[in-house]
Amino acid sequence: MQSYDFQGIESKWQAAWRSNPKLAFDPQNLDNAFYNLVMFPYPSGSRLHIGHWFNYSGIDIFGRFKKMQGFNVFQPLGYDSFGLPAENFAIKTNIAPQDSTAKNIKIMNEQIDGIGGMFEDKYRMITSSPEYYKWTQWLFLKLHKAGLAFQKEALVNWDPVDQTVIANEQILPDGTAERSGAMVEKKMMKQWFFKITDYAEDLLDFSELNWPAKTITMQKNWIGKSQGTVINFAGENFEIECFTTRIDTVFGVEYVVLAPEHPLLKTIVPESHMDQVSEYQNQTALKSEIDRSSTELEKTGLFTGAYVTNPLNGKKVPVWTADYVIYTYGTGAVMGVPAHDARDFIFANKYKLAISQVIQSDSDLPVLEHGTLINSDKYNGLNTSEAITAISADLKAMNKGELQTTYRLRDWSVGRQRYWGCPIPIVYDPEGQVVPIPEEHLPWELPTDVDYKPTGVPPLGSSKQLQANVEKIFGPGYRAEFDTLDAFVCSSFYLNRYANHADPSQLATEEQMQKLIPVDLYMGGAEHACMHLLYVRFIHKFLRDQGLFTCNEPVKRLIHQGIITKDGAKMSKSKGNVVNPDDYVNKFGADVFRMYMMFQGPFTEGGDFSDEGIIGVLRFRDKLLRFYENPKELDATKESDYKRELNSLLEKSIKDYENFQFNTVMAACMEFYNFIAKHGAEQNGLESLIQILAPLAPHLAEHAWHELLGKTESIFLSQFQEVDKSALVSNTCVYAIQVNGKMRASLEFDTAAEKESIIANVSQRPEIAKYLEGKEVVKTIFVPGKIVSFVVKG
RNA sequence: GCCUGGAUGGCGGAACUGGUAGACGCGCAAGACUUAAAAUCUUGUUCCUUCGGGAGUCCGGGUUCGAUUCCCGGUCCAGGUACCA
Repeated sequence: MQSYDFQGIESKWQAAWRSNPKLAFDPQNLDNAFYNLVMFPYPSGSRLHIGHWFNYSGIDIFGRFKKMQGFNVFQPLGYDSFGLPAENFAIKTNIAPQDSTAKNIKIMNEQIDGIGGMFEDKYRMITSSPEYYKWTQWLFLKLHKAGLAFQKEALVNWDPVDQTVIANEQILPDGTAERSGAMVEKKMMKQWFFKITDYAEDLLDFSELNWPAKTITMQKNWIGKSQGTVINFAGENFEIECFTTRIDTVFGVEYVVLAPEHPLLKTIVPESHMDQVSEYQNQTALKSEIDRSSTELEKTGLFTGAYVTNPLNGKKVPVWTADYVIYTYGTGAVMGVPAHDARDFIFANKYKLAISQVIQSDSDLPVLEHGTLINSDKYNGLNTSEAITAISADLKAMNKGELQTTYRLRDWSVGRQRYWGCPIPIVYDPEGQVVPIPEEHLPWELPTDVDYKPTGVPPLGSSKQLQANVEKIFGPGYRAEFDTLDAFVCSSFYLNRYANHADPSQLATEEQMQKLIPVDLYMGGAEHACMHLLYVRFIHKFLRDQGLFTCNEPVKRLIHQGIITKDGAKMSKSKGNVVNPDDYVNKFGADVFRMYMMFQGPFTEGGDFSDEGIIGVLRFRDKLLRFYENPKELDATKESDYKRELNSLLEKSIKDYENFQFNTVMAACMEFYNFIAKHGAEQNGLESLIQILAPLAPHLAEHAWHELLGKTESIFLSQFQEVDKSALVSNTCVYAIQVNGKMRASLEFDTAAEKESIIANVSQRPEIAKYLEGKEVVKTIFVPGKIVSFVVKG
């Protein structure tokens, strides 16, 4: 064999593909379109790592497979380029995020080209470009007009040294800020939100999704619908609204607990307790929500000095504050029922609070199960669900509460006190009132004369450009919104923009919205299950309600690629375990590396990276090339075996490609090769094998297709051979013979053989007869084509 | 903590709706070719064994003629946990 010049061959075909219009997406022919979308990357400063490579090879394999099934494949890849890392880099180096991002994109583009993917260069859009973020702002304005973009007070992570809001990611496990080292606090600030909770019910309808079941389960739990009751406990001149799913235990209430952030604490705490409560609030501000909800950590809490009255039995109970109550869930206040709630029980024991049982049971407290009410006046004898109905109805009649559905889902906080994000298209008039920026002024550009370093004011506050622009358009006394948008907003609608990204006049054409959406296949990491993938659905449903779409979901089929770890951990620069794919691509070529990555295991599971075994794929490539250069003729006596092997290769591979089981496609190709290497092949087998391999090893396949099989048109314009089902039928089958569930023999029979004759034959065989001798056969199980199983006694 | 997954030879993994566990590849061993090595090819390779068999898919139970697969309980690992995206 001549040595295979993979570098020359790969770059030759990459160029040929790029200049072949038949291989490109045809925007005029959307009826036959297959929208094959992969989640776009963040252009970080480090090069593509193995995980990216795995991901983009995977989408490309599927796209090429669809291309070979005759679809007009649309496979764009852009950049989600707003975000924290470029800003942190700017703070450190004073290099503008615009510049570092452009540089990173250039490098990543080159690396992506090296994969040999059929990504559409023409559609490589970038979310931080004004042409793109004009539409992010357009979306914001639409949401604002619909009343779904609003401001409210919310807790943020506050770095008291840098005088800035910081991301969760920037906080170290000990609660200090990564950059400044200060102890991070929680602080209330006015923030922009999108009202995703209005769509909670709609988002719980998963009926049109061909998504992994686990993703749907995660979203369902994330939204967390729960039916319960709100109940008002009255104090001297205030009311505390509590949410509970167990209003049947209301006669067991011994105290009421407010989350430490609860605004009522400001007003209800008597002077005598104020200092202690403030101190407790400060303590809590230092804890993370994960720590707070842990059942392992000891519960803490504090009596506030206030009392409220239970509206159902008139009992006066103390008001506490405790950090196991989360402000953002329910009403931020709970009723304490120590006898029937595990956390309340621990809490009451620790603080020596009373415990009264109101659900009948013989077991020890706390009794968490549903049951019959006791010590509950007129509700005694009712069961839990009857009592919930009756008590809720009575509360409603008293105007002290009612049945209510609560969701765990919170509104989407979209405001960021950062520079490197999409500017929020809002200004404030001289009275401080919100004024949306009219659409004709979009894109509302991000200024460049800013101080990236944290100074106590958001970076946009330092821009003279921005202020001048505001005054020019709106007049003196107006001020810009300094917050920018969460990068998740940019990625919540990008799928609609790719096809039309060069057209400034509309988000997408009518035809594109009708025919490209929903996306046929969307691929991305499972880590996006609850946030990005929920935001995309929310925004789609909103745009549908605005009349842009008729379909209910943005994405038909979803696939998660597995995570490629190194030494058991997710690759990250900070862990120093990033594997660079370039070394392998340079050494073995893109095809071998693609095949190797896919052969390693199921695509949807990923795994720990190791290069042990890449040699096997390299050997396979070379063996294959040698065989194609000098093919062996089919041994005539193996004709029917050959047909069976070939057709089972076709059938299995096409099914496995469809299910993203690329590892077994590779195995099937190797198996078929092993067969033909031994017994020879005909032209149809040589062509089919190279076609099946083409999505995995596109350059190699194209090379062999032209140079070794003499074809003149691209292999990606060819189609797979039809499966001949009749060739798959064998005239014998092997039965596993079991006695009492243990395998004792495997015997071959004619496919047409009758059950009775097989059983009779089997029981005569010496290797089976010795186990049946002197025993009574109680039962014989016969599974056609598979199993004969004897159950014996004695 | 909570939500969601995962665990199969020395290693990566395969196994249709409960039906012969270990396909395919790596590694390893032996052999062929070679002065030798590399490359290539052939054969073998879950473990134990008194060679009859026995054990075996994270651990402990259960359902079944039969469980990697279904059910209950646990261990460990991973992802997410709302301002990384």
